[in-house]
Amino acid sequence: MKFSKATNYALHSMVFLAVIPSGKTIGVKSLADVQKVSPTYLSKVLTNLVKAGFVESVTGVNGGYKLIKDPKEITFLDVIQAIEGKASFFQCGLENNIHDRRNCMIENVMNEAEQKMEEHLTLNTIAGVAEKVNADMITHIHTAAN
Amino acid sequence: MKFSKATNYALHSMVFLAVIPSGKTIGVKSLADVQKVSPTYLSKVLTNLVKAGFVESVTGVNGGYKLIKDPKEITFLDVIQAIEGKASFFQCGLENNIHDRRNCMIENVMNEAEQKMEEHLTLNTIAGVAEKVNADMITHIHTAAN
DNA sequence: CTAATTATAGACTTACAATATCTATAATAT
DNA sequence: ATATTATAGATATTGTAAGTCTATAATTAG
Ligand code: SF4
Ligand code: SF4
Repeated sequence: MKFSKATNYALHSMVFLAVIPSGKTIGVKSLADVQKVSPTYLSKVLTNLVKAGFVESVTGVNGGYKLIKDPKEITFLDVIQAIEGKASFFQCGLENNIHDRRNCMIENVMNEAEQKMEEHLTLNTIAGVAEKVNADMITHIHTAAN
Repeated sequence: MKFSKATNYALHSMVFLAVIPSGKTIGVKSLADVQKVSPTYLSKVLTNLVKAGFVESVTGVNGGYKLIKDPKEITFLDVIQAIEGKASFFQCGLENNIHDRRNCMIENVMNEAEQKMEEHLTLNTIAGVAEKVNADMITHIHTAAN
């Protein structure tokens, strides 16, 4: 089971946004270049992050995206759910009443497993990885001139 | 993120196989009926469980499938991986050398999260859920006459 | 031995969501 | 006024999951 490419792009974009000087913007072109993805597609991904309230977009010359929420407060799970939604691992698909569905053991095990995963993704923030990121990663991203 | 329907079918089939009297077989038709899925498709799913060494198939009249491994020894993760493979949550997709890839923090967090999930799926076995399954579930499945 | 039953395998189709592109529009700075 | 930037909607492409169809092989009952 894999997370989508969109989620991958979103996580990387958030890290890039977190490592640049606070307040500066990065254009989608720059973010797209470094991740080898088309700007229009990445733009759609980033729009989800805007809607989630993590970043803000600025149109016009020297515009782009910038963080508007403290990256210490943005967890991996937050970013993942902003892109993938909240559908859970497992859902009983049988509408017929084979049996009493209360306390389905299969569903319980799966949901608990999902919870373990989510716990860990909640303990790790964008700020947490941003501060450990290798310096040469930063040199590849360009903030707006301004 | 969701597990596939095939995984859902596989888990249910394993539970059904675990709750019937040991040694008896269940035909794919019966397993398919109760899960509202086509027999030919379910057959493909079950073949993966055969290849994984959990069940055995018996052709001919009164044939079908039966467990050949102690369900106490078959974990949820075993079944899931038999169907979905072992691709992990996250993989760095950038071949260019943006930066030093050793100790990628993003990948680390994701893999740790996956590990937490897998730990829990390893602690739970088919036997574990089979013994807690509601009795009326069993009445819906039919073993070979024999 | 024959016929019915059952699983297997391969080729094929269908359905659907992820990924991506294109274009028109709106907002902003210079 | 013009260049620059993001947004949104329509559309196209790709890839994988899901499902079907058919021929074949194995087994058992009679
Ligand atoms: S065992 Fe759980 S998932 Fe399966 S049909 Fe029952 S309630 Fe639904
Ligand atoms: S941050 Fe990690 S996943 Fe991203 S390009 Fe670097 S090594 Fe790959």
